[in-house]
Amino acid sequence: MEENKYVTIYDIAERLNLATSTISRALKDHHTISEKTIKKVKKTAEEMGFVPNTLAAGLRGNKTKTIGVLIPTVTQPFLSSLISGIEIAAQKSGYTVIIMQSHDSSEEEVNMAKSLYSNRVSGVICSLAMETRDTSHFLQFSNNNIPLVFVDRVPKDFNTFRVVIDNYSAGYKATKHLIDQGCTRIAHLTAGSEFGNLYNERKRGYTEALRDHNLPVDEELIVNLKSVTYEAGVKASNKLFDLNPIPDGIFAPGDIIAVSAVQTAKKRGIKVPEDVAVIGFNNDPISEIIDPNLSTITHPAEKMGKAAAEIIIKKLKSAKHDEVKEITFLNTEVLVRESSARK
Amino acid sequence: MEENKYVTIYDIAERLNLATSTISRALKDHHTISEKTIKKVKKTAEEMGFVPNTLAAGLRGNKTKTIGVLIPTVTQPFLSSLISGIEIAAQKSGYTVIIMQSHDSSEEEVNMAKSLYSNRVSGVICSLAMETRDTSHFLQFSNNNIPLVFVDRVPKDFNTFRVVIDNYSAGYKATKHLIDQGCTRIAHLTAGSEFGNLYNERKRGYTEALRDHNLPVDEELIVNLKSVTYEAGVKASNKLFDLNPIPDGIFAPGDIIAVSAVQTAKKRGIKVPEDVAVIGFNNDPISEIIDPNLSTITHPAEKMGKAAAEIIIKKLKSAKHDEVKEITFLNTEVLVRESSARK
DNA sequence: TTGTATGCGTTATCAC
DNA sequence: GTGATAACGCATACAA
Repeated sequence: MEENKYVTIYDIAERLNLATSTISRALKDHHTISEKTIKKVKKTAEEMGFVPNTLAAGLRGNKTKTIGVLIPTVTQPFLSSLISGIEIAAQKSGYTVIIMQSHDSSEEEVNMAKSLYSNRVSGVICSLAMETRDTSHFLQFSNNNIPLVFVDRVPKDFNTFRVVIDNYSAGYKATKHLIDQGCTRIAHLTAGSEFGNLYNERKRGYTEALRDHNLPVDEELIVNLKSVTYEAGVKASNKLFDLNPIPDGIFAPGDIIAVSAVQTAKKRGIKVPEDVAVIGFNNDPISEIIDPNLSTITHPAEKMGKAAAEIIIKKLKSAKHDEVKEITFLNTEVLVRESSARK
Repeated sequence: MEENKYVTIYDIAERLNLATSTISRALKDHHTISEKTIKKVKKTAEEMGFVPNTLAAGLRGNKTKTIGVLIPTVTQPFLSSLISGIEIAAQKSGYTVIIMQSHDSSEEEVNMAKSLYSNRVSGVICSLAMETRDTSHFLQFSNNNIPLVFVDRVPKDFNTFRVVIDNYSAGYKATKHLIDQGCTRIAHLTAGSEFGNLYNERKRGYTEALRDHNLPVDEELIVNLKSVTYEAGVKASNKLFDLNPIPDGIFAPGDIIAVSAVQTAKKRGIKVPEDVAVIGFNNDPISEIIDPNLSTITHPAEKMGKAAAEIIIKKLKSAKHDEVKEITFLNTEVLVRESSARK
């Protein structure tokens, strides 16, 4: 390894008395270069500690083999698993992933999007910040034919790829499961009603399931959370357990919230699942650990990440300027564990 | 926003009948450019939808304002919090963060390091893969004067910056806390004894604390985990609870492991903290949620990330080629919660 | 099969 | 205050 100096193809060319173009081609196994030369070049490159300069290559070719990921935070199990999936798929095709966090702020999201564009990423995967309404900062990508995929928290009206689950049917399934367990007074914790079509869809599934099974939709059993945190969950759960009679089932749109309901119930001497059956959402690691184990809806984070990355890579390969922007729906399943198993 | 074409400073220059050099300088508030021109240029740039090309700038100036982060995985609370800290500090100084995961594989770590180098990152922050012994793939950074900071899982013998906690004294404190609670038969779960000086240090703190308080170091109370997973923790805990008498205290070097001990105890009818007091490590979110709440040692992930990023930024600013590579120690604290509170 | 020449977008140097 | 020009490292069109 040379000291203090980047080795370039020019250095290799000089050493071997070849043209830089030959070096460049040899390093990429170009078919017009002889086996012998290729071997020789690669060997010397290795010896001299040559590492290609991606900046130069990207500038020249106007493509970077980089996928930009723009998400609210990496500290949520769902999102870190999403990254994991993206990364695995990207790596398989030789793509680099660059991750930026919006911290659920629209303003930061705008800046980060600009930064990704500035870095000339080849494609973008995004899960929207909670407060984002205006999505015009994503036009710079679609206008320039940079593949853009929204995942999970997607905008309503933006013509691009989406990878999502069917939140409506997931909410329906969760609720139906509780009904199947014999629950008749099922509560629902929900969040972000104004924007998040995501939570709204789960709620719609909940109400439809009740209706389909001739159960009343009781507004006092639907509690809106200010934020999706453990503390907010405790507060909301206490509200439910203050009712008389208390609900005999709870569908929470996230595992953290569901866990808060379970713990709050336990603290108040309410038995789970005997007195109240609980089902969460996401299948976060914690759902398997708490006691009783939490029933939940699977949310295939890693698969979604993989799918999103593959869409981008495929799009980049075909290079066609087609206008078909499909929506990819991934499956969810009811995972029955102790917290809702009554029979 | 223009369609399908990156706007360059050349386009702006043409539109305004100015030289590209003037545009470039105006956009950076260069003092030799008149206020009027600066304003005009910025306005037109905005109008035309100009976004600087970081690749070109990086190539030209041979610096990218990008910090590369190389960690085992993003799906661990400690590491995702670390990233969060890095990102916040980086963003404040206009740096971009690019994250790569080694998945605890040395081979991938070597590749990713090369990729970071290839991307001409300005600095690197790394927490080593579990299996990494040979660290020569990091020489490319130090040899080329690219600031390199190791965090948490650091190599023994590499002359560069380190940001760590004092694992020895943390282990000592945890053990002493259990002793203070009246425990006399304290078990320790540990891991990766061959390499990880990190776990070894915690263990050393454990044994020293016992010795200092005239308690015997009983080898049957020290169980080595194959991996730091919940399942491995359950297995090890069962081994401990099969002993007669069982230990009256357990110090686990991670919260997941500690939680597995607590849950296993509960399942066997052993009371926590009455029969056995448990203390973990890291202060992961789960430690506050399980019942009983888990006592733990704080591990200031976000602060560590912030510190690491700041070291790099500072180093980059000074540009001096000094040889002082300090080690930054961050504080840890005993967080007493229910799982170890006996009095 | 290999070489020559050029340009990607920016910035620094030097000139005016 | 502003302009012309070269250079960063690589990849490609074209020539040989």
